[in-house]
Amino acid sequence: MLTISQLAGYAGVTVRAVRHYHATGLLPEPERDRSGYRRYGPHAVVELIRIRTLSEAGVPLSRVRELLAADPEQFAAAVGEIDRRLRTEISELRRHRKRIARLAAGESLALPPEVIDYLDRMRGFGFDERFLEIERDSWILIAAQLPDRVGLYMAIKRAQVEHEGIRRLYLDLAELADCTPDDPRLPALADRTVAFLEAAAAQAQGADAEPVGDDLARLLDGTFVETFAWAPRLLELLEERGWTGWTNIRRTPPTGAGRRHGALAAAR
Amino acid sequence: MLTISQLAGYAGVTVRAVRHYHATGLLPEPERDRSGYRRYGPHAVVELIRIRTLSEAGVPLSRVRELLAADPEQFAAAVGEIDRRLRTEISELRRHRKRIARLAAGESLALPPEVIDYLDRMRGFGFDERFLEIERDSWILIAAQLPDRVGLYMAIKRAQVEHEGIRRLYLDLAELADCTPDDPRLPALADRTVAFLEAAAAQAQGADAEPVGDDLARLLDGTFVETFAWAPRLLELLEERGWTGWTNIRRTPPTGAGRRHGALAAAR
DNA sequence: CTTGACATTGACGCAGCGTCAGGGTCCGAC
DNA sequence: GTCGGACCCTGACGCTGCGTCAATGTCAAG
Repeated sequence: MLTISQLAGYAGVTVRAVRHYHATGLLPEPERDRSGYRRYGPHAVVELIRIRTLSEAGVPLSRVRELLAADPEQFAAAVGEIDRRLRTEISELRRHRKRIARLAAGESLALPPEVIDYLDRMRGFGFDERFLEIERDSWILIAAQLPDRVGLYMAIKRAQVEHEGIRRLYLDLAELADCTPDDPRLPALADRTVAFLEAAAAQAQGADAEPVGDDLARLLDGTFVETFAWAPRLLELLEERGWTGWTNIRRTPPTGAGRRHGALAAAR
Repeated sequence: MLTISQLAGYAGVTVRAVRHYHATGLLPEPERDRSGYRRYGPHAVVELIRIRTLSEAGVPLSRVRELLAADPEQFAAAVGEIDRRLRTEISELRRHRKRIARLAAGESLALPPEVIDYLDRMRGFGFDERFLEIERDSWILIAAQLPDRVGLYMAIKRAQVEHEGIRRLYLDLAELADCTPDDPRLPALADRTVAFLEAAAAQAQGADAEPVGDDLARLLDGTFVETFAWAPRLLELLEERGWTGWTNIRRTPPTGAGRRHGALAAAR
């Protein structure tokens, strides 16, 4: 008869595993010899190999126990199930391979592809890396909070960036980078911003887009202001010209309750 | 800023997992708002997705922690490693699919293919299922204890079974099945057995095969005797004719110390 | 003011064994 | 004999990666 290590060795499992199977009732305890050692017959080998085969295929031991007691029909059905599971696991693993490859390539994976495209497009237009970085972070937040509106916002932003005038404005803003709040170029930029806003308002353009929530807008504006020293001054200048906010820019209340206007909204 | 459930939801993990990552130092604890709630910025999203991607690819969290702190070069190397692992895991899963398919087809998987072939060949010759069963069990034990001698033994057995005279003898023995120990056919069968033994001895055939260990032989003989009611009588008759044992059959000592003879050995 | 959906910490539970600890047993060599 | 090394035994704790209470606090809406 076989000792436990012979059995385990031949079946390709560890001795500890065999004992575990005994403890959990998966494999019946065999006879003991006079010194208390377990002694196994051939049937144990067959059973153990069945257990191992199922277990290695990812079947939980509790299920294995059921299957060992099942009739051939149930067993066949279960095997079909297991095989399906193995197939989906294989395709999952393939997906994971692709994902880690993308990770290795430096993609964050935190953004939907259209946003990646958009950022690449902006990079192509020569936007500063720091500008792109806060743009990226903003879109991560937007995508996290409003995943199903990202497509819509993205379309608006794409249109803006493809519009030469607006793109120039953005590029000029991005170029300010570290300049001080008293930079002489700021008033002119505020004028250009307002011009586009008025034009958009006249066409009721962007009116179909729900603005982002006030809290999110505040947060994004906050990052904007913290990142660029000139930002507070720009907002001041815009305020002087009758517009308030940035992400959810809109007409200042005095001139009427001022419907929110999302056209430039997602600039951050 | 994001709450923990927004973060978790967008990154595709559970809230519990995020807290676990904090507890184990994988993801830094973020600032808390005035009521003690965690508030996350965009960077946490990026990090969490990295963690998830690696973790889902089967990287242990302890390793993930190292990788998050690694420089791009080490990271790339690690990703290569991970990818290799994923590939081998995929092929493992494919192997497991094949194995459970064989299980479902009724194979025991406890025997090397040459033994399966041998048993199929015997079935083809019309051997009784009960006979095949104990034959199978015996070979399982032999394979378990002497895996590297199975090929050799198998070759001998194959030769025996392809030898028409010996095969006839075996078939006749198998046909006795449930007959009683006083069956009149037994003496003739004993004579035929001895005839082949003498012939084999004369040619020193099978002398190149090491016999199996005495304990294993005893065990196999035991199963043989327990399974067939006529077996003890047959052994008696052989004893009368100067041969003792079955698995390791050999000349009875009185006629000389009698070198063991393995020719018919593995018949059980 | 309640209600229900969130948040917090802390604790135990789970599978499937690995890995000691603290023994006993067997077998071959000396 | 008896010594060493390789087995065997039981029992217990450890590990990963969270799930799942429990007990309590907060927030937003009705």
